[in-house]
Amino acid sequence: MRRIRAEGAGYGRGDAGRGHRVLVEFVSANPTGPLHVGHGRQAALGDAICNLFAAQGWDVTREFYYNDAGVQIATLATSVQCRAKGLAPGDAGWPDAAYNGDYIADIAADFLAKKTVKADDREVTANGDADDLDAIREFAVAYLRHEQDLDLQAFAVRFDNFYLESSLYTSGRVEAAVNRLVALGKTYEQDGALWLRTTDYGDDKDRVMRKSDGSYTYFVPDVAYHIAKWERGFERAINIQGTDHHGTIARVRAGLQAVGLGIAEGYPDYLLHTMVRVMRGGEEVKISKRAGSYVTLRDLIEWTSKDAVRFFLLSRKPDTEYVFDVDLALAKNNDNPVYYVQYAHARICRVFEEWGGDAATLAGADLAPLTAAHELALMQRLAEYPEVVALAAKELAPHLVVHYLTTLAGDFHAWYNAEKFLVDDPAAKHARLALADATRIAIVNGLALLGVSAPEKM
RNA sequence: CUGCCCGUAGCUCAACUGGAUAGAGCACCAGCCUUCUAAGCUGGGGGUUACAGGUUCGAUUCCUGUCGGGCAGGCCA
Repeated sequence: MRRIRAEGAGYGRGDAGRGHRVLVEFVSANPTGPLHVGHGRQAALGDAICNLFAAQGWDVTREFYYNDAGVQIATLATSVQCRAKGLAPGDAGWPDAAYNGDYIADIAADFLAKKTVKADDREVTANGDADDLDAIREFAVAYLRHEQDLDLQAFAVRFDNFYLESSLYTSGRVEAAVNRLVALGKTYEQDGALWLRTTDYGDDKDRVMRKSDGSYTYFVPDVAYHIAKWERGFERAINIQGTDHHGTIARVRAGLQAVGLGIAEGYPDYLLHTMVRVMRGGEEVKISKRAGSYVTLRDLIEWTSKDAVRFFLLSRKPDTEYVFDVDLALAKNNDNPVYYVQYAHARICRVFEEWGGDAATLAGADLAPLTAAHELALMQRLAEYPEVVALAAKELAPHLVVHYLTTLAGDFHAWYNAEKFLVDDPAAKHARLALADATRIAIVNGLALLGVSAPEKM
């Protein structure tokens, strides 16, 4: 307890990662629409894992990678162009592959109004020319990047860097990777395409790198991107993605081994999470970007709160399917587990407010009076905190912190109910206040790892 | 058909990576506010850890098979 109260915000930190750099890539949504609930799970996971690694002493870089030049972006551009020319979904001439959401019409309106949009990594002013597809594409990408910035801001997630897929082409990194693989004899030509021998590295079939039309398949820039990560000095890379992308793992790793640059086997790490389904009014809300009907991350945060959404999404193991029940999250009652933990913190704050003293004066408090079963259990629980954090980082498992905090809060509530802290006996009072203060520190530190606030009043 | 992931109380999930009587919340039942916040606490019922084998002193955990669910299997991303 002396250690907890001496270390304060530093309690639970370790130095296992001191001197090591890790790059965590997450969200990485293409700028074709607002972030949805699945991105939310990824944002919550990614942010928590970055916090966990930072707490272990790692030098952490948070990166958002996005495709700003591919097929989906072309679809986005034509969708906005059609809206700008007055077409709507279902009209004659409206493309089958177009995005149908209302937000496309909003982008078109702003483009025609020659507005300026400023995103985290760019600023674009529209020229209003509905025939200028390149201008429309640039504007639409900036517009949606800005929307995603707002989504991330609402969720209190920040990134150190936005990495553009297009930069891998302009910098020559894609070409260099391909040339190197060819020179090393890791490829062959067949049916007018260039193939990589990924089966030499555990993949179940070889993969096309360069299509017969001369363009590259999507995993080629991905390989170039990960070579860049390695060369930028990140000895460890963690990618957070949906399980629907698990097929790419084998071929990216194969490509990284094939280039023969000494990249560690198993680089990068992947943390895969299942998709989130949304229930409302007892029915599943279908998520379809094409149809334009979907619950965005910002919707969810506005209906409930940043804290509730984060805590909910982090409470389960990433690989178990999660059903987000909007009605449950809206209920704002004790079904919502975040309140249980925050409430413990608020109770402690209230006790200190009532006491009126300065917690710092408790530094030399005699702890001998703490002999009750609840007190011993709570102290033991507090002592476990650093190893829980270390394990959660090692296993990429933020849910361990959620469960720990729930258990810790339970220990505290039980004690709170059994004993009164502000008793007449100064020795007992100071000992109990010291334990309450240590509990408060652990709760604040743990919630901070999850990106959840610790309100002093509820 | 093939590969990966998952299957634990009525429901939603844990279980410190192979250890002692498998734990919480919700729901249900019975109690606790003249006392620092009842968004809380105490007690109770509820389990063949999907099923069948195997390894082990010991299996929810590791192996094999079966059943059920999810995701993949494109010169899409």
